[in-house]
Amino acid sequence: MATSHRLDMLSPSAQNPNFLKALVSVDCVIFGFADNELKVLLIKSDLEVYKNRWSLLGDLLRPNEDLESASYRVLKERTGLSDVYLEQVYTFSSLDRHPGGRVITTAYYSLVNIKDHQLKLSHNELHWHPVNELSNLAFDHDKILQTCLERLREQIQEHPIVFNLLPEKFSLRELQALYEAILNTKMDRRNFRKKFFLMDWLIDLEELETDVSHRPGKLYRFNSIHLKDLKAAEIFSSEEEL
Amino acid sequence: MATSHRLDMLSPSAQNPNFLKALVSVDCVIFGFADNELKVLLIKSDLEVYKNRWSLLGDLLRPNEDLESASYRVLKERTGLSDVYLEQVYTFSSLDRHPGGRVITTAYYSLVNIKDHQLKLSHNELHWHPVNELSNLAFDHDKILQTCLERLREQIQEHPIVFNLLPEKFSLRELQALYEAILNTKMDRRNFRKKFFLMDWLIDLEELETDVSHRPGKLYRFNSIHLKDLKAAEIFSSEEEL
DNA sequence: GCAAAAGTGTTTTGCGTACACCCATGC
DNA sequence: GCATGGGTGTACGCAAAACACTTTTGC
Repeated sequence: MATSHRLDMLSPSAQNPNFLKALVSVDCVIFGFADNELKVLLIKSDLEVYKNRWSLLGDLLRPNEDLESASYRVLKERTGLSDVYLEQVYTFSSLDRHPGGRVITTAYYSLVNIKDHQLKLSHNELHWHPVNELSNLAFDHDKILQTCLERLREQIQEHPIVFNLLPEKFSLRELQALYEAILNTKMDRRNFRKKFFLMDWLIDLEELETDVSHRPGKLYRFNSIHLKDLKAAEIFSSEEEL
Repeated sequence: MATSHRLDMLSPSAQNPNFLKALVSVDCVIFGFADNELKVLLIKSDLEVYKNRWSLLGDLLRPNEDLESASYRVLKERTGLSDVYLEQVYTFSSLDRHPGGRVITTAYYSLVNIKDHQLKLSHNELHWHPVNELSNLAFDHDKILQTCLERLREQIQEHPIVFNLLPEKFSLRELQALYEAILNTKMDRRNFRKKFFLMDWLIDLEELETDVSHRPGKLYRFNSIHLKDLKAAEIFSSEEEL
């Protein structure tokens, strides 16, 4: 029948020019937190049309990997980190989104602790850019960044993921500053503390900050009981399971 | 440099066998509501390995269209409807997800009013399958369906989208039954009514149901003031703008 | 002693939830 | 008249929000 399910006819028709064989890429919106600002890791574009503009870190998908593996690979290559938080957000497929030809890209965001890989940055044309400043990125990367930022804002309201942006030990002030940076709001300190203790996301390390020029605050770490929630949620939406 | 941004080198290296040129498809999870059940539109798989199994409606992406256009095309071809609610959910890229070769697929869900296109169904191997019954779909379509169902459940909590599943005029009983079907829960009638009036999502048509064998309820329609919210949200996450 | 941030409780408000009775219609 | 669902209001509990003063440390 004329409108039959063409995927079922893949093998005989894979060479059919009606069907697109496209390059596929991943673009990683790598978030970090420093100087009380949410930052995103950018690289100088090599492409002539985008000369001197910044772009997200991405790469083309290879034959032997899926999108998630490709994202992990990009992250590993760029930040040296292998155990990062990664979440798929959206796939962008406009015909004209890449000046070099048809490339469909899937956007991931990831959360890293900037301090963990500061060394790798210097020899590259890499740069931590404040998310709240206008950036005029190459390609459609402004839009990708916005979409990922939106998703991040939604996710942190329900899920304990911001800890990936902080060092293992952190103060409540740092945690609150991080939320305020991501959501671009001010929050009440007492309510913030109350809420986090109530949610049981924090473990009191019974240590104090050092190197602050004021009264030092207590240090906490993330309560890894809640890792299982993350894992459960991940498994449910991940492509590897079920 | 060894780890330069390969997307920037697309033109010279597009033929590089390190980079995959993949078939790309869309799969549409088309939700409908009938007999107090949430249903999904399925088609008999033509593929030999999946003989007699049902699959989602999908198609390969064509050279001149983006993913959203492809989804609209599939919907138009299958249901005859051109003005449907459509939302991208997730892109699946496992190496072995399609027995005929490497196909990356982006899942969309859509919400349609079953009554609007009932005629088109009879001559096809199409079938409205209850979502809550085990289905053993072809490919990874069980997983795609689950992922879309989860996203739908999240979305209806915040956004007035379920109206796309109902006729223009509907009773509160139908609306509540729909929520109960999607969320697989029972709700309190008085609280349900209160909440919807408070949210201002409904317009009282000052008409009554007919053809019910009990006291007829009032009919309502969706308050299209809130369409702007939807449009605003869409524009913000859509690839066509910005 | 002064600047800067830590730490701490109470009150109010709005929202979700639980819950029961009479009413209108079809049969 | 009976079965079926329509329509309605109140009370409780919880969580979010508003709000100010004392304490500790570095300088």
